[in-house]
Amino acid sequence: MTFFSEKPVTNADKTFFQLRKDIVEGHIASGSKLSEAELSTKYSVSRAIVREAINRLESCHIVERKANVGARVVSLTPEGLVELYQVRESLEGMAARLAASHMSDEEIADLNMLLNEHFEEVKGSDSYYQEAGDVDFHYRIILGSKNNHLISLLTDGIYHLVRMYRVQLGMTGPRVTTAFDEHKHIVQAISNRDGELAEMLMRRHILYSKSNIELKLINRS
Amino acid sequence: MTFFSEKPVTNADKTFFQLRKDIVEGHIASGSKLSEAELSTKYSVSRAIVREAINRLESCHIVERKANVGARVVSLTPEGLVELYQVRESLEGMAARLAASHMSDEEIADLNMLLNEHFEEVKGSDSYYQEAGDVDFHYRIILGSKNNHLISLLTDGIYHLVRMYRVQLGMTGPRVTTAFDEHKHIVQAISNRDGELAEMLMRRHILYSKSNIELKLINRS
DNA sequence: TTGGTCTATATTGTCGACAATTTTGTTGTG
DNA sequence: CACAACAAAATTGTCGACAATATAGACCAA
Repeated sequence: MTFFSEKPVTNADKTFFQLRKDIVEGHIASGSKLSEAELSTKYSVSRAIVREAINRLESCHIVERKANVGARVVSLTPEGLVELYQVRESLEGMAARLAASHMSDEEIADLNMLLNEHFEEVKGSDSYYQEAGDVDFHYRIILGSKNNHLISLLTDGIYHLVRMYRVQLGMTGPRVTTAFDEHKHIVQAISNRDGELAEMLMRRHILYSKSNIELKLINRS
Repeated sequence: MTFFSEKPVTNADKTFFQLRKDIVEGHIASGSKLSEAELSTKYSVSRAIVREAINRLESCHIVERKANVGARVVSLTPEGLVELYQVRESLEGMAARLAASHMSDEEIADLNMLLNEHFEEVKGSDSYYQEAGDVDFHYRIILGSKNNHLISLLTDGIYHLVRMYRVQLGMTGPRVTTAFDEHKHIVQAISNRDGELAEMLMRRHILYSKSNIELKLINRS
């Protein structure tokens, strides 16, 4: 499920990935306290390893830690969602702009093929799309920016939080929307090497996406 | 010098702040290796503390670490500078946009006062301005966004890297530029609650700033 | 009952030692 | 001389124990 080829080499890595997965997928409730000793026995590693994992999660904004008190999983709130999507809009917009300049013709062709595949998969159905395809699309554009700092911020940080909101709000199913057309237009702008338009379209696309998930979050409460 | 009120409570905090300072200000050369044992004796703390500090610095993109090999301070390159400023342009642009909506009238008034003070200080001189004033200005707008995620990304991460480039390239002195007018126009847009314009002006302002520092970096090599 | 202080308990912060891995240097062979 | 295999040293990864801090509960006084 993880598109990003992160290979755990050390035990601390494994624990970090596992813990992040357990949190993002909701096996550890948002807002709950993370006891170092408890997790230490649960994952069969020393407390030091768990500490390192928690520290990394704090840097990702997935947990909040208070000195001498402990760490809690962040709680999912409408405000947090808005903040997250504003950052995402900003960064992915820039990514789209840069991708228009920096992606090779071949990469753009691949991206078009990806969209066509998606089109085949959902043809006849009125609903677009699987989350995986969406992530894949956005991921390619992020990589296309060729900006390592930007890539790291998005794939190491933002995206896991986005996924956390999606999964825990039950947004994994199909999303009835115009998202496919939006994707198509973004790729078109990139093909035309029109960075400014690509950025604008990407930002609008993410705004729509936010409205969509926001609606579900509010209805749920 | 640190505007951001970060109060170290634990020893790991102190070591983290100290190490970051030593790196940002160039007392530890960029690109150099960070030996845990060495730093441990230097700062009179255990290796575990140093490890935690290094881990945090890795999350800030100030050091790069390879498993089982060690950590190195990032090296300052033209490409790195460009990437950093692209991210900064994106995020601070969004901050300015949000500040136009979220800053209180009082906060905006304060911001205007700050600019006037700067104007008094540099009146008659042909050069604007001290770095501190610049940081202060940008910092207020970042806070004005009221977006905690955004604030954290900028003040915990980006800004220290920006400062690292500035300090080590000797950009602390006055910058002969139109920056003061640019600041004024940004505040004007915020006063008019024109988020779109504020974002555009901020992004342009940062682009100019990038060109300026980029020039010095290239001349130096 | 309410509020405050003190004690006991639990949790986090810190440390030094050991294990695992990488790097360095040495030796031998072609 | 070049290069491969191996041994030794140095560095990072991991662990369990102790110290410092915060939390929970008991006890007492108003």
